[in-house]
Amino acid sequence: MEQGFSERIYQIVKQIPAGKVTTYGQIAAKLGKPKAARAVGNALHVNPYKSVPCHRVVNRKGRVATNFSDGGWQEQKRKLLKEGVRFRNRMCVDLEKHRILNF
DNA sequence: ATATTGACGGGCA
DNA sequence: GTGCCCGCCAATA
Repeated sequence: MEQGFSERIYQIVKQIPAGKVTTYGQIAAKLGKPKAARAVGNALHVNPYKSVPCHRVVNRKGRVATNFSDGGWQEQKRKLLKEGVRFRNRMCVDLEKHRILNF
């Protein structure tokens, strides 16, 4: 099966363990295109595959998606809290604690 | 092929 | 630490 831009993103996001998070930029970098962070976010937004834990992906400031595709940012937050991810405030996760370094 | 859009990142105030 | 501007990429309202 040929791997399109979006499909590669799903493969990577699926590897994120519960309780951990990563950023759009890191996924883009893993694709070999560090400048495509934006396109990454778009791909995840358009493809709400439930098998993909897209709620574990946040932006560089640790902020959750403003227009999350399944219940809004509040829903994304709830899923993360359930996995043990700590929040620094209403919309930002504690990146320092949960960000995956070798990814 | 061109223009518009959007779950973004870096750099600077 | 946060917020704004600009640049980048892929999909297409």
